[in-house]
Amino acid sequence: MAWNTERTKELLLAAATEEFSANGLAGARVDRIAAAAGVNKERIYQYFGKKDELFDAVLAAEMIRVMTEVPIQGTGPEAFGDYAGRLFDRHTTDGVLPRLVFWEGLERGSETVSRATRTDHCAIKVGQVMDVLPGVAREDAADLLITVVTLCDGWPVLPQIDALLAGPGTGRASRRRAFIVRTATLMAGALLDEAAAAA
Amino acid sequence: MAWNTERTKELLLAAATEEFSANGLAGARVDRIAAAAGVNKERIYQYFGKKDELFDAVLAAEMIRVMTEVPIQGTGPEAFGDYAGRLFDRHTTDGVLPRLVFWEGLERGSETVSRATRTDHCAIKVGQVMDVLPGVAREDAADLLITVVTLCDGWPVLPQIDALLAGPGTGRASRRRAFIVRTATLMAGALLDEAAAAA
DNA sequence: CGCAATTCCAACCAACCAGTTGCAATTGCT
DNA sequence: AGCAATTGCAACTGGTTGGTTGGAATTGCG
Repeated sequence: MAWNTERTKELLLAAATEEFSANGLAGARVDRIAAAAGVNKERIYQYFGKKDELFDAVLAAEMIRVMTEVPIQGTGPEAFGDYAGRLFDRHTTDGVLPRLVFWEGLERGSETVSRATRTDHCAIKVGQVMDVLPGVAREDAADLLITVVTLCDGWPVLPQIDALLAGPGTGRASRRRAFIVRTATLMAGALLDEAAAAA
Repeated sequence: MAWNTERTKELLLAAATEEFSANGLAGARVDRIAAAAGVNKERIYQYFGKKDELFDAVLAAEMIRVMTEVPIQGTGPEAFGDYAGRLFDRHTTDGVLPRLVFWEGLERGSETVSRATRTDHCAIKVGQVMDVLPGVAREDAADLLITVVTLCDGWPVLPQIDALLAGPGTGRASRRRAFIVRTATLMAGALLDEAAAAA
C-alpha cells in the first residue's frame, strides 16, 4: 500500500462538483476536472468509472451535505419558515446544489441512479417536517418540502426570470427571501390548522 | 421572388423548439434540427445565424406564445389561483417552455439576448396581476408571479424531486396542482389583505 | 419560356472529446 | 534499501460537431 488514495478521490470529487455544477453532465469536460484537481485523467475512470457515475457520486454527496448542513428544527409554522429561509441563504451563497439538481432533472429526467441513499435521506427529511408540524399528513409534508425546495433552488438558477419580471432592482435577494419565508410559513400554518380541525 | 421562405422558417423554428427543449443549447444538434424540419442545414445559418441566435428566437417565440395562451383574468385571490392552475395544466401537457427556461438559466445565466421583446410582455403580465389584485404593489405582484412561474415550471423539470420526496404515488400531478393553486390563492389573499389594511 | 431567388446535396474542415494504453516516475510501508 | 501500489505523462483512437463551400436542381413570377 502507498499513496493517499482518499485524498485523490476527494480532490476529484471537489473539482467534479464545480465542473458539473457549472456546465452540466454533457457540458462538463473530463479533462478540466482532472486539471482542476491537479490529478491525472485516468484516475477518474479508475475510481469512478464513466463520467455518468462521477456525476452520480457528486450529486449524492452534495445533496446529503446540504441536507445535514441545513437541518429542520423547532416546532410550528414559523420554524418551517425559518428552515426555508436558511435553505434560501445556503443556496444563495452557494448555488452549486440547485444547479446540479436542475441539470439532473433536465438531462436525466427521473432515471436517478444512486436512488437508495438519497431516498433514505429524503424520507428522513419529510419525517422532520412532520415533526415540526404535528398532525400534518406525510403527503402534505412532502408537498410542502417540494414547494420550498423548488422555490429556493429555482432562485439561483433563474436569474433571467427575476430580471424580466422584477426588473433590475436592488436587494432583490433579500426581498425574495422574505417572500419565500412568508409563503412557507403561511402554507405550513394553513396545513397545521387543517390538521387540527380534522382531529 | 420564389419559394415559401416563411414556411421554411416556421418548420425550422418548430423543429428547433423541440430539439432545444429536449437537449438544451449545448446538447442540441444542428443536424437533427435540420433533419426533423426536412430542411437543409445551411438554411439555419442563412435565416437565424448562429446556433445561439436560433435559441433566442425559439425562446422568445415560445414564451410569448404561452403568455398569450394562458391569460390572467378575473379578480381576487381565487382568480389568481385559477391562473396558477391553468399555467400548471399548460406546462404539464406541454413541458417545452419550462425546460427551455431552465436551460437558459443554467447555460446562459442572466445574459439574455432578446431582452426587449420579452421584457415588454413580462411588464404587461405583472400589470395584469396588479389588476387582478387591486392595491397590491408592483414588487409584490412580481414576486407572486415569480413564485407561481417557478413552481409551475419546476414541476415538469424536476421529476426526481417528486420521486424522491413523495415516493412513487398515483395521481401526483393533480395533487401537486391543487397544492400550487392553494399556495397561490393563499399568498394572493394575504397580500390583498395587507394592501387593504394599508389603505 | 426565361430568369432570379431559393433550396438541396454532399463533401469538407478544424476542433473537440470520452475513454484507453503503455511506460516511467513516485510514494510509503516493511 | 526493496518492493508493490499508485500516479503522471503523453500519445492515440474513434467518433462527433458547428459551421462552410461550390455547384446543381427547383420554384414561381413576369
